[in-house]
Amino acid sequence: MPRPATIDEVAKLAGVSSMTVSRVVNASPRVREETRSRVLSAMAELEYRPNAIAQGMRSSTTRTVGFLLPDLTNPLNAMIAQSVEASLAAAGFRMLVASTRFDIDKEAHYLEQFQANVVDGIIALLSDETSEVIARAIEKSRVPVVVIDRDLPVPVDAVLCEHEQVMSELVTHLVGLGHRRIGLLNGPMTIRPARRRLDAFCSTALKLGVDDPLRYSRAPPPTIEEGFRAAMELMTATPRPTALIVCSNQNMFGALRAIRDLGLRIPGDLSFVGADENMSSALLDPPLTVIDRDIGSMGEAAARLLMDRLESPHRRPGAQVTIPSQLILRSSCGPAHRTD
Amino acid sequence: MPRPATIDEVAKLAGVSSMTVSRVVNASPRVREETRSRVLSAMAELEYRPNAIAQGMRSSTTRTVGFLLPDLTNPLNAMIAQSVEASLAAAGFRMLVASTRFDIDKEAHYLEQFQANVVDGIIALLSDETSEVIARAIEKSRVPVVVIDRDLPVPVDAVLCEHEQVMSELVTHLVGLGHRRIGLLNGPMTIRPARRRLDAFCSTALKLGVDDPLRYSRAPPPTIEEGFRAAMELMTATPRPTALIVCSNQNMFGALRAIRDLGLRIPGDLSFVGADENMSSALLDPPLTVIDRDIGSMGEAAARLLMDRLESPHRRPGAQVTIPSQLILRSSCGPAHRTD
DNA sequence: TGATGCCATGTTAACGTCAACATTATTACA
DNA sequence: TGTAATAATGTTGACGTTAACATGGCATCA
Repeated sequence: MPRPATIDEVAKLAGVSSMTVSRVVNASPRVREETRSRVLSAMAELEYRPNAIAQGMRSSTTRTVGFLLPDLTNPLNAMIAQSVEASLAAAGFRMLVASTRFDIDKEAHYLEQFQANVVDGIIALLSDETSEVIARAIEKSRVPVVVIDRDLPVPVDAVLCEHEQVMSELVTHLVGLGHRRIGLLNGPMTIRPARRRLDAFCSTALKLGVDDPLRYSRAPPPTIEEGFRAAMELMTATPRPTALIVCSNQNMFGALRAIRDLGLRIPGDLSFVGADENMSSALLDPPLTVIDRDIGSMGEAAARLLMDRLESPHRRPGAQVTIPSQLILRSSCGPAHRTD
Repeated sequence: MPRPATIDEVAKLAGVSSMTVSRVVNASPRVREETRSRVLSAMAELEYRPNAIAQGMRSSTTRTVGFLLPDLTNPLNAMIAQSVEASLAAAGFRMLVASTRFDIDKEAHYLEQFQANVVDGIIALLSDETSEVIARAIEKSRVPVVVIDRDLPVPVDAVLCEHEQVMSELVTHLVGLGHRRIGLLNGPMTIRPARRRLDAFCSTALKLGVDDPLRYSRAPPPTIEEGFRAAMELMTATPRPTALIVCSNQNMFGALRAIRDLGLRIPGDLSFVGADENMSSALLDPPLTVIDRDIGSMGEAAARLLMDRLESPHRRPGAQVTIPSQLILRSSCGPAHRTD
């Protein structure tokens, strides 16, 4: 592991000044062809690579973006991360990943840490949008921030998902199948998607004459265990729901296990709707009806918003891009039967 | 977005030299208590954060580790990434993620790019261990490299997985159930796990009197589509296998779809073994027997190897840690029936 | 032939921090 | 009270790069 060569060593070997080497490195046209090739061979001989830290020092720039997310093992987050990385790489940026495990302190910590010339911008999947600390941190951020699917009380660029229309469509579909007792495992109410879904769920259900739509609505933390527990609770109620909508992938796996443990059949005893297409939704028996959205374009949109902002640093934050959702109908939903 | 304060501005406000501020920042004991508190309040007032680039410049260090992987959307990779990140964060390091999408050129590119004082070390999930270019790049790397589950022709620290023993156990189990035609969807032979598994698969099968064990062995690329195609091919052969082992998660989803499309029942018509526990293996109908390993400890071990090496830069590379595998028996495997 | 201007290249300094050394203040003790 | 020892703080310079300005050479043209 030899010490890396510096620009001065290259300059010396090529018999020019370091400035000329810098010009060659940065493809400036102000260099004679013959000089350029002499410099290039000196660079090759010494295996010279411009020192990224020193360049960063000069330019106060890192060509790196921080991506904050609660949990990489959630396939949804991983897919967003993947598309963010691809978009950033295409724009010549690197992606720093910080996993916060739903810990607000960690979120604040990373947000803070990233300020210190660590990244040029931040893309965040926040786990709680009601936190004062986080809002303040974003407001005071020295680098542009883009949040994904969150409403914050401060102006910030955001990629939003369409939740109301698809939920409304779904409720209409289920009511059309005869369901009147519809369970909902929503995400925590501290984040936007859950609130939006609940709004649409309630108002559509009420409009369609469903009685007390909140009766079977729960908002467990997004884990398999909590999904299991909440589904158990709902499905052992009397009378029990004839349909169940689960909005987080992790909750979904727990809920499915609970349903299996209770010996309930889908869609015979229960119509089931999952969230976000993933490899297993089409493979489970029966294939699941799901609420889906184009995850890839969420990451792309976030990266694009951030890049735009880096190019026009004086633009005020607050731009929004909305990603559509859609309902994918499969055989896990059927007509409601009497179960009480 | 105010320009961040520098150490000199803090020094001026506190009425001390920048060196004293630096001492306070770095918790040196050589500072009078009263001075320290004056400096601390100046820091607070100016919201001073030490500039990470400048610190990096001084120390030739970034406190960042690059993690190279083919694809974040593969849950296995995501889980490794998650545990790598957690271990690195605990040690005060950040994680830069580079997704290579199985493109050797990209792998080489990132490996190269990372040399330029971008990271202090690299952890890599390589997609092809036979590449000369990659081996050369790792050999010449200016920063320590740790590879996960790969054999390279150059000395490099590695976290290895145990593949032979568990495969041998599995084949023994299946033969014990009466299976003689056992299909194997292996990973590409350009990486170690696939070769190790194949070795154990063949030698154990032969030892147990299985005829021509390679007959139903395939090595498709790790995608859902290729898993589908390969499983289709195997399961429409005459006579067809009575058991199928699938070693990649992605292949597994494709294979399951093929099996469903062919109307085959598990375990009635076919005994099925999946790879790497994930949320759905226990939920599919029937729950799947799988080859499993402790993914979390793989990431931890990789981070630990790298940290060790950063602390003892003169240690020669080549350390190895092996992570055990185990067979989780569920109901997707049963006695063999005649199917021809 | 001398002035003008352009092109290729060089010199200097600065980005922010901190190690190494230098200086000054304080304390301990004869 | 003076001197040595020690603690507290300051000064300088360097890490590698490049913007801004400076220089020198050569061609063009009146």
